[in-house]
Amino acid sequence: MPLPIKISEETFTPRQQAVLTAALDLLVENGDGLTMTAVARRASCSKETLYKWFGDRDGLLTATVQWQAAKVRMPHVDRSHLSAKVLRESLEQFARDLLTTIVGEVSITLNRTAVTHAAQEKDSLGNIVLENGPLAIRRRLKPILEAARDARLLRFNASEDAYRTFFGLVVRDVQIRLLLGDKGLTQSNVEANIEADVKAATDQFLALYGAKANI
Amino acid sequence: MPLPIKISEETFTPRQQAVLTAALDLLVENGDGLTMTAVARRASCSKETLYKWFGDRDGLLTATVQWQAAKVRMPHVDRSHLSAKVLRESLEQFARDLLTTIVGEVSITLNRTAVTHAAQEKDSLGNIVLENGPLAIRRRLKPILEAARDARLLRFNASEDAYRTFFGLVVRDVQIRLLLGDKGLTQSNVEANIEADVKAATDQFLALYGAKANI
DNA sequence: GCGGAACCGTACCGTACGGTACGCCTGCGG
DNA sequence: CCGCAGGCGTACCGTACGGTACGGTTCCGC
Repeated sequence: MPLPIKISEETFTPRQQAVLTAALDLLVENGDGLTMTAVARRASCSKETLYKWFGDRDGLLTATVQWQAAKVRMPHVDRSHLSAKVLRESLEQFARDLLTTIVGEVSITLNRTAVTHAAQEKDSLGNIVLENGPLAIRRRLKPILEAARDARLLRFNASEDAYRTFFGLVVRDVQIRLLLGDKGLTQSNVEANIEADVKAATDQFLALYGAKANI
Repeated sequence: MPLPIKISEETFTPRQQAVLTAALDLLVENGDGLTMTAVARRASCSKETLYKWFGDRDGLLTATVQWQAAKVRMPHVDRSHLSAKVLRESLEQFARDLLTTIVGEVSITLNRTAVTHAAQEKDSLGNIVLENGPLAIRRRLKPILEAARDARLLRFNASEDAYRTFFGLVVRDVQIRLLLGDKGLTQSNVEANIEADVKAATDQFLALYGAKANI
């Protein structure tokens, strides 16, 4: 039962969304604690209903991840008015959104769930997370980078490389350390540094790819 | 039963290492397929022995991860003969080792296992992987960076920031995509580009942190 | 050769959980 | 008022798996 790529308002009824919220809460609270019985109890519905709506446990998991992942919003930038200032602000906004998302407990949970899933030869959850995370960023960022190149604000050969460098400069080792549960990297700890990290990453990216006049 | 941080030759008997090898093979082959029965069968030993040696399933998992993670070797660089050329080669070697490791199936499996574990409020495996992965790199790389700064080959304020930038430039989105099972990123696919990526990352790092004469 | 320790293989137990069946209640169209 | 669809709660089933027990075998020290 492959779910549609795009989740619209009517994909799930309000009642179903309440169930998905319960499932997500359980996931966040207690990683693998997503048992059908627990979801049913939390959502005050019967297991039979769960199976009717979502098919099986995997379907529920997929629906939960998909529904939540689609909520990640992405900044929209007007490509037609690019200037050095606008470009920098756009990059900073992307970096800020990316870091803020990655640091969030929901994102950590979803990524962990998808990684766990991927360890079982199933890549559906991983694809959903990728599609709504890194790849969504890439889709939004690449046109901007290319527009900036056209406007002589940036210099690079492949926008793919530029995007991936930006990603690396922003994320660094934060995500993997959070996923691995590094205690030296509390959420609040990272959040406090987001603004500084955003600025540093943007500066570095512009130093590498910016046309000289715009550094 | 906390295991020692450092794994020496005598930590496990050859027979025990054979068991751990079997466990690791099962992990790699089939992510969560690490059942005690499967390990016992694969290693031709009894479950009772497994419990006697490793306490419980978690102990076996921990021993497996720890034993394997400790195998990751790290380049050793002589800090006393730093030149621009030696520095560049050292950085490239670090980048190459890091990428090669990350791309390997064993590393992917270990990281996935540790992430899954971290989703259950247990951070022991995550700590082991961190300790033998990113943190090991950091321990080795930082002194080199600082020596290079002393030799006026690099410029930075905090070596921590420099290290993390290097990590980001090298790893970019490769690891998270591999962990999530991105099919657009096959192992062979990445391996073919390692040398180019190593050079690009090193160039970028030196462009950001190198003293001008050494770019 | 003998006793015991270590270990193999297997049978066994308890539990947790995915999935199903069923009885009951509620709301709604006719 | 009746019938029925949708859904709740619960009991139930089968299985997989962690963990234990036990008989049989090998090997080593004495």
